[in-house]
Amino acid sequence: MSEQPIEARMQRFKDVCREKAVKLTHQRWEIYREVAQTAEHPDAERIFQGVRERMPTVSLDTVYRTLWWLKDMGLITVLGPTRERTRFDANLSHHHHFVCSLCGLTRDFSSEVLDHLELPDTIQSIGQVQQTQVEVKGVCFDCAAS
Amino acid sequence: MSEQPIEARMQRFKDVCREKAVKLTHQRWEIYREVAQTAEHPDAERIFQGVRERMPTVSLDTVYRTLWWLKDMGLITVLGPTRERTRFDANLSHHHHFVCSLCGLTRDFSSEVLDHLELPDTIQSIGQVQQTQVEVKGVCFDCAAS
DNA sequence: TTAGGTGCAAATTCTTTGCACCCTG
DNA sequence: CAGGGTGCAAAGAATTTGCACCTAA
Repeated sequence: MSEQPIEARMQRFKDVCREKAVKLTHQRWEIYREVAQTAEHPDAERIFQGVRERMPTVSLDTVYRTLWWLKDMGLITVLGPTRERTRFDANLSHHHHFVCSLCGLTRDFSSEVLDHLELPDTIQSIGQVQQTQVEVKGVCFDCAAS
Repeated sequence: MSEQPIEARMQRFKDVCREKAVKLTHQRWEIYREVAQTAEHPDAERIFQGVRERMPTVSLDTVYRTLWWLKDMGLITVLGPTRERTRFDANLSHHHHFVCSLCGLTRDFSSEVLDHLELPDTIQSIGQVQQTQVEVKGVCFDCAAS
């Protein structure tokens, strides 16, 4: 699946609502549209401001509730903090992370190869690279066992 | 630089304080020790609990202040949320991120090669891999220009 | 001695929740 | 019409800040 124009996304949204037999409210429609129309990974506040222009009565808590709902529906993904806190690490060597998607365990690992990945040329048009880090998502053995 | 035993880290801490002529307080010593002695990436609360056992009068806000100070000193690194909010993305395709270390801009990019990286065998001992994502840290052109 | 660090308590910021009313299917 | 969604206001959780006292160098 690749990047889609907004119309295709809106259509897919409609389809998913029908398929799963969930309510398609005005608010959900406008909130999804706000996320679907940008590549900027907006936060809840920015989405709220955007939706508000077309729907002045919308409330911030509905935006939050709807965003988590959209995530549960598999229509959007979430970046950055998700109920997790800032954490600290005294390991200063260049390393990568394995993150358990169930319990959140984060374990360091190192790899010469991953330290020097070749990046696609598209990167050249975004900015100057300083460092690359690989994040592996998976299930740790403790969680797999239980 | 590779992983170090705690004594080496404590020594380095002392050296850095002397070099930079900053005060080495009891609290800083114990808080750094708490981070240096584990590979678990503890959060502020957990560090606070640990330090508290040896120093019952320490306060949580000192823990926070000291952790940020340790980061400024280059003695620790920080994972997860750093004054940033949860963000949302309607792009469901497998993609990677370029993150500007100055302004926080996050841009998606895709790469067949990065989608299927070979991971080191050490991973086998941590858990079952689901997906890998590359995070490129750098400076975006807008920030580089100003 | 003194610049800067610390503890306390209160403030901020982001996000979530309880409840009565409203709307979609 | 019924069950779930919404707006409001208030609660919560994590982190930060102002201020008077204390301490390392």
